[in-house]
Amino acid sequence: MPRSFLVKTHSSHRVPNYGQLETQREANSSCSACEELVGSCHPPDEEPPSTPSDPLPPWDSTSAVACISLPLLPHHGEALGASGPEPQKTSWVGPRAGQAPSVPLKDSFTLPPLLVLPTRWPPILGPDGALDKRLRAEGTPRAPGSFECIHCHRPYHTLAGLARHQQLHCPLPAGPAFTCRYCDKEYASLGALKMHIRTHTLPCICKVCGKAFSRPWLLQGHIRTHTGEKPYTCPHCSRAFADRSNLRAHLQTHAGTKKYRCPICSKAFSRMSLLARHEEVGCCPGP
DNA sequence: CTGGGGAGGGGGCCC
DNA sequence: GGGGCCCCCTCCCCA
Repeated sequence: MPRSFLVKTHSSHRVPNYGQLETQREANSSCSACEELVGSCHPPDEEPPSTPSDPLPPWDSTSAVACISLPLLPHHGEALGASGPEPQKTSWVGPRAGQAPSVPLKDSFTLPPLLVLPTRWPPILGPDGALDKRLRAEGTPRAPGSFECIHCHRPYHTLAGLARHQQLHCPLPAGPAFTCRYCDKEYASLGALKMHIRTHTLPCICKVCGKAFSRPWLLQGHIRTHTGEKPYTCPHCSRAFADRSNLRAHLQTHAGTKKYRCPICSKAFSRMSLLARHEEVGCCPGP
């Protein structure tokens, strides 16, 4: 399932304004966990309370920090728009502004969103033939058969894992939506919202250049740009990369196959972004 | 205009 | 519930 389909939004998400967030970070205190890195990481003190039932969150609009809203919907599934009104609240996350629509071309769409798999799953190969760890991680049990999805019969090792999975079938069956005050995105769980809020508060700060990041591991990756560390090496040409995703993209250059093809001129591209740019420059002029 | 690297965003899963 | 790690994806830049 495309990650974009896991969250609703009222508008295209934009990159947070680092400048506007600077003042918030200054008010935060340091986090010892991230202090061990080059930068500092502050737990977002504006995060919501641990329980939605807390009457007064420790933040408010006057402190210019995030907040959640709890719509009083007895059956929130209606608010999801699966069968109910509020179509303006159910628009899927689309391409960013200025970006050619490319949803049907995304890698994610080449994968069946919800596979019905046997209890003992065979290796799942992605479009490039590599083991698709995303699908495996989503449902592969260590002790198959302990818990099974009533919808697709996927086995799950833990009840928690099954519960999370079943939200894909019945999102927000009776619970409230958690809405980010910054961008109005809605999330099914408080934890997901907390994670999202970090993308606004950017609590992890590089001590070298002052740049802020939402998560410590993003900061770690950034620190490699200062240290020059490149732990990921291409097995074909021994070229090293600081980021695993970039190595993966590089491996496509060795694959010799171009997965993305222009529907008009049939020209193939190794990356979706190249195809999108190809469309933007006029091969496939839109209406 | 294309190919590719660098850097980063963001959500999911496991522990 | 949080941290770590995974993944896909995007933008920017340069050759």
